[in-house]
Amino acid sequence: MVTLEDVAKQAGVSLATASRVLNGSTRQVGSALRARVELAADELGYRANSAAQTLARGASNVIGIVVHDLTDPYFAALADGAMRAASGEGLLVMVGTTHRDPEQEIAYVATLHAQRVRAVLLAGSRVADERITARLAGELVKYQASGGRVACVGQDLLGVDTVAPANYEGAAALARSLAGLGHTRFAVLAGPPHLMTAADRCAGFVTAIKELGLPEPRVVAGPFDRDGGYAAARQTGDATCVFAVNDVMAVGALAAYREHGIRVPQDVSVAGFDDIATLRDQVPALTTVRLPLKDMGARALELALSGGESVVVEHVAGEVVLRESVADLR
Amino acid sequence: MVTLEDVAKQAGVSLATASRVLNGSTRQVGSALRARVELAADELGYRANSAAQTLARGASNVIGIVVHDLTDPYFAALADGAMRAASGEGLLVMVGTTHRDPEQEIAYVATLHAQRVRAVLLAGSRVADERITARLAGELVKYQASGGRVACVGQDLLGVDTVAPANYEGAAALARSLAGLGHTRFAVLAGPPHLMTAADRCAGFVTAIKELGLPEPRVVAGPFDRDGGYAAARQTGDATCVFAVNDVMAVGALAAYREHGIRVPQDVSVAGFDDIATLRDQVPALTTVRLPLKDMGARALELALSGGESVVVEHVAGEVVLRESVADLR
DNA sequence: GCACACTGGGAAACCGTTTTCCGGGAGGTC
DNA sequence: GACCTCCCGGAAAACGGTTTCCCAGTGTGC
Repeated sequence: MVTLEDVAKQAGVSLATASRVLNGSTRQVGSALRARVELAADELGYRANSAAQTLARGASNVIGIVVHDLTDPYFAALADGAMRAASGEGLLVMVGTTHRDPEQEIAYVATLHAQRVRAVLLAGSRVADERITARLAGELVKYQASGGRVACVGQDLLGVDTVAPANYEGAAALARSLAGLGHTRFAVLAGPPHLMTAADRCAGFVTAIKELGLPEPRVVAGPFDRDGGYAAARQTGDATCVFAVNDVMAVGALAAYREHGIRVPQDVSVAGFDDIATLRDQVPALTTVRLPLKDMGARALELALSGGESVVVEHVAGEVVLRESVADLR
Repeated sequence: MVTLEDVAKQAGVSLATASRVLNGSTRQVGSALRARVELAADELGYRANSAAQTLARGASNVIGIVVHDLTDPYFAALADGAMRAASGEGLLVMVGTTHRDPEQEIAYVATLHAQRVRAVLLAGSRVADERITARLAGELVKYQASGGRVACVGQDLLGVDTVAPANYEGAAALARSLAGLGHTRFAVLAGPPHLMTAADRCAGFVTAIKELGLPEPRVVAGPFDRDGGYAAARQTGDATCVFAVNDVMAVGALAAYREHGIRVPQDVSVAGFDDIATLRDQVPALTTVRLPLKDMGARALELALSGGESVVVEHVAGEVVLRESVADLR
């Protein structure tokens, strides 16, 4: 393994000079020496040891992103947005996937802390468990105490800079739009009650429906994924319109109805949430609430890096997008 | 920032002892001292500095994965498989996305080399450009010379351990299946000619069709993504069966036909390649060639880590999956 | 009772950089 | 010509750990 010392020796200069030439320094180096060093580095195939640099500089050029599941397009989009932003800043990205295990999330923060990453992005729903949240927050405090920066996409529960999608308001707006089309009997494929994202969307929807004076929707809990939507779709009773708290679940529901010969939107209308790009060619096209996921990821990174004294919480509105999966009953 | 020295001081022991207690060592430490050290570490919120450890140990516990685009489910699945395997080995993962820029890929390898990551996984199609390939290979050689391990998912062109999907053979098998259903006039949505994955699949398909004595398919080049499939689908002439070289393109083609009132599979049949999980609820269900993407990612990691003297190339077969998007003309 | 492993603790070298500090020489000013 | 700046090169001290020695103390075997 070729070190800076090898390069310096071959070029006949000191370590200091070699370092100044090869890794950006404020100090100038004479052009003759500079050329010698560059030549030597090239000949030897020198590659600076980032671990040593991180140690010496006291700061790394790596950030960490923690998501639930990369194969879920929601998180992939968030991560992609953040990664593009990071790459614009010349930062490398360490990605951790927790597969929805909160313990893993805490462990990852600890590990990223050990790595002295410059910032940590937590993307993914909080769970409604105060002890878990407290432990995660504690871990984050330790990390921040040692100079780390943190941002979160999701619920504002951790006391850090947060990009907070308007889950409640978005679902409520969707509810009003659907009611405006003449629907009166609703059901909600609600996902797991302890997942805050799922719970907020469900609550926003149900509350809005009740405020409109319509009958309270039937709420069906279940997993937050495609199969969860598929299974829950069988328990929607006589609802004319079904709201799945995310697009992936909605697609599962569509599949279930199709298999049972229930036509969408003629027999039942279906709406989702997120507006996942990969699903845009779904048939029928899915009514949903669009979130600018990539922007949110990028914004979270900016927040983390710029982080001032005060904690910033940025709310992101969702946009109701009506498509063919919902019937107009008027 | 609390260091090992702080812990040692607080516990009243030497640096050596503290190190031995907190970070796995072969040496034993008496239980009294051990307890004191652990207590001190806990009180102070000590977190070992991985950069320092990497430097001192000469080996990091990080691996690197380079993919084209995380929001493409193909790469997300590959990355996910590799990440699960990595997490099983207690390794952290740095992910880089190149967005199909070969220069970025080379730059990433250099960066990961600098990071002294334990292994690098290159996931994603090679391009048919010998100079690029040579430069990438050169970068890899440097990295390997300094002890790095490399594996690749895709074409076996880099002289490293490779998990090679049977693109050519899979497409050929698909061609024979489709011909077996009575189709005779084919078109191929071929993607970009310089992308080896696209080119191999196209060649396998076309060759198989010719070998069956059927008319040579019309080949339409274009981008490798959904919009590429959408655009190319308009130029398929009188073909009764269209093969898109990946599922995402096939979905684009389905969308194009739908918009133009062309029924699938009654008017035209469509097949893809990859069997992307997120698209399984597409209507009509997509005929495709299934690749075990997660397994392939995991296997690539294993290959990289286990890497012996000789270069291993593991071929992965694809399985033809006939679904409703293809009509049976018999 | 004595040589002898063996155990567990500490001092210090080392990993590969960055950066501070020091010094020598060139050039400018009066 | 003396003095003062710059400018640039090098020696050496960090950075935060790991690990190799070395050493004192404690059983053990005969």
